[in-house]
Amino acid sequence: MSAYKSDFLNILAERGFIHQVSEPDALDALAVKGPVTGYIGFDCTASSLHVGSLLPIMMLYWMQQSGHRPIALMGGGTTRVGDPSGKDESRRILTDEMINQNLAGIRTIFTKFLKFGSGPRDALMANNADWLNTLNYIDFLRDVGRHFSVNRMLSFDSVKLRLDRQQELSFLEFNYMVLQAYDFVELHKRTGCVLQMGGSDQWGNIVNGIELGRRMANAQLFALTSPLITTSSGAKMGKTAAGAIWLNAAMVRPYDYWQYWRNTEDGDVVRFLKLFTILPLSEIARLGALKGAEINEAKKVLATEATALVHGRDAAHEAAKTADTTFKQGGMGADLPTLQVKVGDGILEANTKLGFTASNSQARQQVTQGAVYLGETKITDPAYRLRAEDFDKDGRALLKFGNKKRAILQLASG
RNA sequence: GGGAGAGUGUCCCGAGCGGCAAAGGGGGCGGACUGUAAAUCCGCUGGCUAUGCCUUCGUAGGUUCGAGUCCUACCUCUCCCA
Repeated sequence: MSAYKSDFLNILAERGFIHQVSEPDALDALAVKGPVTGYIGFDCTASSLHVGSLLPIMMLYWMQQSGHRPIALMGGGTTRVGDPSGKDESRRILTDEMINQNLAGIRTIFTKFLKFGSGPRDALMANNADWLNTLNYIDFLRDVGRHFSVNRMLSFDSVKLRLDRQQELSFLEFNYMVLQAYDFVELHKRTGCVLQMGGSDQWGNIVNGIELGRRMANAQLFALTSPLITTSSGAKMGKTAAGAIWLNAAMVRPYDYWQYWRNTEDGDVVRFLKLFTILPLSEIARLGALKGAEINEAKKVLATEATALVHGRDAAHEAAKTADTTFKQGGMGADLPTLQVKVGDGILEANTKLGFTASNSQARQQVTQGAVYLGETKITDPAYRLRAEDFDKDGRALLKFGNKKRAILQLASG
């Protein structure tokens, strides 16, 4: 199975990161010879990255671990244009302030996975706004644009899809692939970067860069894409009803992040352990051999390891502990969300304020259906009001909503 | 520029003779079963101080006791002709 000679490609292959590689043998040989510089571009469309972006981040991580130099490229310039790949509709145009704000939020995430610096194996952070924003249109057309064939561009999936469905593709978006290709060549010039990685939907864009590099700089560049990760039941990663699973602790609390991974489907556990934790493969194989209910142990490991990478080991253990006291012992873990209440407050309002339900009407329906427990007592009366005896000596009560949602009601003192 | 069609429940898709809080899916949430899994079955899926009241069908007007439904204008998208 280990068809490669380099650690870099072997690790990626064994852990399931590789979908397609251009000229794998040549890249492999290069990686054996010495440090390779490679990059992945990240959009600045939101103020944090979410679980969907974790995969490319992990590729950069392994790249550095196997002795190479990763570059995290912030798309400060390309986000102003908007990537049409895989999108049904035009992306709305973001203001420059928003982009810069988003960029700042995204930046911090990388410091948890990569060691930055100026040494030969230290990671670099770049921003394509640095070179794209100052481009001169005519010069750019003459230097770069002449290498692109519109006939060919029209044949790319990202473009064809839009045209076939007769959905508008603006000239602005049409240029995205040209800019991304130019990024690759520019990074090659600046840092000697020879590899661009990304999701499988980026293949066309990356190959464009490779060709542009050959024409403009006579360089041999490489592409490596990762498979699109969906759960066993076909859903895209990182989205729940509550919204995307962000990596920023302020947007998704570590406890919720832990829970996200804890609730992984059986069929995904091994795959996710390989992709989203840095546990050795032997350990993953051991966990993968667990059967039936024992798989829950593997899921806990997955949750804790994945959380530790993003939020640190302490936060991960805290989340694991809270989950244990809450679900195993029916107690109140420290990490649970807490709501200040008074005696006489309605049960519906409590659920809505905690975000368990979107409105009191919805809360009413769910209470009627038996979804809500106060401690061990099922509450089925929508008009129920909190009573003093519902709380323990410390003025706390455990509110359960459904199977998984838990919160602490804290009686206001005084 | 001319002709034809479309826009529906703030997640999506989609039915809707003038009586409509509006069929049916998907998704989501909840219940049962389990292992905080999947599959399956069942319930819910506009809001509220709730046997009632308020707000929803691209936007703004109009006809009508009553409009998602009919008329007018406008916006957006698609198709055909120029």
